[in-house]
Amino acid sequence: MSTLKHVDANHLKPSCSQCNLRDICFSHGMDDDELRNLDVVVAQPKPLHKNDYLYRDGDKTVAIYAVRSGCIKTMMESANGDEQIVGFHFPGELLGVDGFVNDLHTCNAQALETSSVCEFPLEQLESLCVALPGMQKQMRRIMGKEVNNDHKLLLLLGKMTAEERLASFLLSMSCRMTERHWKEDKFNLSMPRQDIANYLGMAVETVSRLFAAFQNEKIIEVDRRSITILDMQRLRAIVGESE
Amino acid sequence: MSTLKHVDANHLKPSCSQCNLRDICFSHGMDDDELRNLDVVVAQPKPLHKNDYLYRDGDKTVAIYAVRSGCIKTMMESANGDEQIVGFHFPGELLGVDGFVNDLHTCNAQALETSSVCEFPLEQLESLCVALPGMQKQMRRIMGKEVNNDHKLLLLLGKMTAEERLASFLLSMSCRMTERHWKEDKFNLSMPRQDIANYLGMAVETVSRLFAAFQNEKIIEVDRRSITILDMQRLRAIVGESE
DNA sequence: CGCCGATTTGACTCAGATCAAGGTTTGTGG
DNA sequence: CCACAAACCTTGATCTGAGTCAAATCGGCG
Repeated sequence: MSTLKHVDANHLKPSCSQCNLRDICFSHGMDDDELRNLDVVVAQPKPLHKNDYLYRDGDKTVAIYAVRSGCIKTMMESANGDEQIVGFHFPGELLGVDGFVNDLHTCNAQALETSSVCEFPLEQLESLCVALPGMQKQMRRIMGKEVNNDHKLLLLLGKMTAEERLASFLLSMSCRMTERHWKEDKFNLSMPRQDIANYLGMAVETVSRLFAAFQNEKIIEVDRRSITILDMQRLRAIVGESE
Repeated sequence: MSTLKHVDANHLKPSCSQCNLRDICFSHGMDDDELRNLDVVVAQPKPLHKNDYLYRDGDKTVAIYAVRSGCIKTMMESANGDEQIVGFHFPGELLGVDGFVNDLHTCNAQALETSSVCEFPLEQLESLCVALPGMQKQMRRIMGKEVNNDHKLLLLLGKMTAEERLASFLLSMSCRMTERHWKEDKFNLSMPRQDIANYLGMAVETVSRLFAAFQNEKIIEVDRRSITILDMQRLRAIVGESE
């Protein structure tokens, strides 16, 4: 009898093939054979409490992680001590790709709320890539996604006004809700205003004022962390995705 | 007798093992066996003239490219038409990693001056990754580097003042000159002010004024595209790398 | 209830954008 | 080789989006 049936409830052996996030997570697009192989390597560490770090700048890179529940932010630290949040990671999204240069992480990854992750050990992924033809492409896809996200954020920080940035952020949130089959027009923000501001390269006060302005304009409804999008078209128009 | 000796001068079969950039390029850290294998897959397309595109947003991704000579910029295009330069690529530096999600590029890559590149076809790299154990790590390293660069730029755009940005840019240039065993304190910029401004998220006028200011302060000497760094310490102090 | 951190709001300020104009360099065709 | 146009770069004057500072309010939670 396998020991798997006796493990602690907090450390249930996860299974990608059984996971309801399998279509948007690491396993996206993988066939049954590949899924079975992935099931073998995936592990699930202890859940993280709010503010716990999954890894820190300088830690040895041993795995890629997928968020299973909760939300994890990744941030860069500068020479003079201030931080730039470079990503918020929701269930099904991957992190850990920073730190592939010298096998040392270059970001801090911190839980915004109680969160759990799945762990894909690099060493075992490496073997899988040799054994399974599609696995390499999968790894490329994952890293490519990180690059594309970063590029979008660069465009946002380099070229958009504060109003455009917040609208873009809300649309991105809404889009990710849709992917997860949650309501696209009503969701809770897992991060404080301060983190939104940091991520979008602006001051908290500006975020607050813009939420108020969008609410006045009947574009959204804000109640603390709860957001209801009333006029998706107008949001799209603000970021220039109209016509 | 090999046909290699008879090819057109513009299409010389390149060799990583013979290349003077081998230590900082794709081949960085590879052993002799790996180098020999890389020599087989690397190709060299026609040189690019100034303003030629190596690839465009939407093109099929078929290869990773290494700059051999010249300089290539990559840029993101936004919905409403403006562009953000996300990287300048110098000899030995790689590009093409955008576009690994759906095998379609998401950036434009354009030559700033007459440039040549080496081409590493993805399909052949994939085979190499199965055959050679170290090759996978190499691919990871390359993509990781792109991610790290992007993160640094995010920090710059999100948190730095115009002065800090330009100082940071100059230090980065100097650092890359050193890697290439060129003078660390005297070099030519291959890009116009407009591109520097775009890359750093500011107006051309601000770049121009800051160059003038740095020159007044005897930190650098500027003569059109030629930069001489007079006081490296002060540049470091500006970006906060001193304390 | 009372404290503390998160958020909002208002008033003021400023870094850097924009606008405008002039100078310089490069490339082109005659 | 020169004339002219088109880029490119600089400098000055002005304006403004968003930051900073200050203070009030809200919401949880022990």
